[in-house]
Amino acid sequence: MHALSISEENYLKAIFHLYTGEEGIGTNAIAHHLHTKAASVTEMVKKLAEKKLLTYEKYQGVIPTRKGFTTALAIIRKHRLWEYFLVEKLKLSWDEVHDIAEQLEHIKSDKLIEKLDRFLDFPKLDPHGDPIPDKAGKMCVTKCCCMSEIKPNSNAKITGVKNHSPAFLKHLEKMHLTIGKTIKIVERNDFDQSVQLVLNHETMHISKEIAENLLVHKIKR
Amino acid sequence: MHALSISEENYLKAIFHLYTGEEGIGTNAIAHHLHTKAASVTEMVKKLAEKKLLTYEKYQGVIPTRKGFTTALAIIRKHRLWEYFLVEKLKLSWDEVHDIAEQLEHIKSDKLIEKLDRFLDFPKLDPHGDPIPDKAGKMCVTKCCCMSEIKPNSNAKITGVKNHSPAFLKHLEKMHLTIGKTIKIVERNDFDQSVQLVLNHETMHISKEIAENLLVHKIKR
DNA sequence: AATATAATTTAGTTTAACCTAAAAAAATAT
DNA sequence: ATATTTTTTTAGGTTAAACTAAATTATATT
Ligand SMILES: [Mn+2]
Ligand SMILES: [Mn+2]
Ligand SMILES: [Mn+2]
Ligand SMILES: [Mn+2]
Repeated sequence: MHALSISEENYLKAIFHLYTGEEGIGTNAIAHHLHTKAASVTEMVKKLAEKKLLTYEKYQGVIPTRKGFTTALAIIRKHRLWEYFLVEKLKLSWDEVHDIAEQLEHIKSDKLIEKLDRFLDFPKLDPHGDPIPDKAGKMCVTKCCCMSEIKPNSNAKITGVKNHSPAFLKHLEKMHLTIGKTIKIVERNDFDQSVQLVLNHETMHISKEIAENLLVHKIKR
Repeated sequence: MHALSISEENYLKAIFHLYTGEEGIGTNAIAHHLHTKAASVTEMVKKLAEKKLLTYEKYQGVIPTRKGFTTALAIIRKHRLWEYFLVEKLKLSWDEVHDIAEQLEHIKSDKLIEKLDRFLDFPKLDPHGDPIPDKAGKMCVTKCCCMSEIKPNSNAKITGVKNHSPAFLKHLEKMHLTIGKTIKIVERNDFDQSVQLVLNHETMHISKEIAENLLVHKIKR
């Protein structure tokens, strides 16, 4: 019944993001994600297991319970709503909001989030194209495939990013490769996996690294 | 150079609020304000003295330095800007925003606060009539005397509250005794110190307790 | 001035969240 | 199947921020 600490919330979020649905998540994976050590994870994971937020058996890794899932989703909901607020209302850029949202996501007040959601008019996607869970934890699934997997000579719309680092986001901004933009993939260069595309009627080349971290949605025409 | 912890910030804020400009503030006073114990205060105060945020000499109490002052003002600025946001934008009521602002005031990002201030159009007063310090720590001084000190047969405007408890604020709301309202003090009852006044052309009586916690500004006519 | 009371500090614990180093178990390679 | 490497856990230690109880200093009362 006791409210979760910021650390507990961060562990839950990490576990949620790392869980693929298959086997349990190892303490090393969690430690790496949180920039902490495996020994610390073992301790915390025992505590979270007692609170029924996950199941844990020695050496078997960790699996979030339903309660753990919904708790993590509530935190992610807060994170993404705040990011949306920071970009759409306060006019911060999409590369500087994540760190602030990492703090804001731990503010405790159901009413606050309800009111914020309404104030923002119930947004469905955050500034990086990630879906915002609603009050019940439901979210739309729009994000699609990597741009590097798209066949040449097809059109696509940019829907999200895989890498959320400020450096990457700033770079995309400079190249005008932002969420919602429509592009045409012309061809992929076999030598370095770079991609030639057309954006705003102008031809450009982007590196393999960028193509692999851009999510797009194929469109007809 | 290291950023302050939430605890350190709360101690600084308490010290700022308790400091009258005369003698040093005792550890008991601080402990009472923060719902902690004097022994804990002694410890923390030594740490804050090392960081040059206050001066401390054994048994002599504590006095904030200039650095301590400006740091406290920056936190208060954040608190009040957030309260203004919560009431004016999110439409929370003035009795439910303080606890949320207690959390939000510790979010670290200069840019965030700058942008929030601009988004809110640089408000000068928070929902309780308290002045919001600007970026440089400057704030207007409008709050005036206690309503219980006003002479009968004079007009006044409600400018603030001394008691910030939700119970008191809710009660004021119900009585329509909110910031900005103009009233006429008719007379003070010697028996129980209650005050008779006219609000919106209607006569009403308010208890000594209310009068003592309402701040007003005398006006002509 | 001596004594009682109150305020403050010191000493020693507790808890959460981290750490390192060593031990144990599991996975992988020979 | 055995040996090596990797992963995970355990044991023991650190730090920040709280606590209680006891000792000390300051203030108030007689
Ligand atoms: Mn983010
Ligand atoms: Mn995001
Ligand atoms: Mn407040
Ligand atoms: Mn206020």
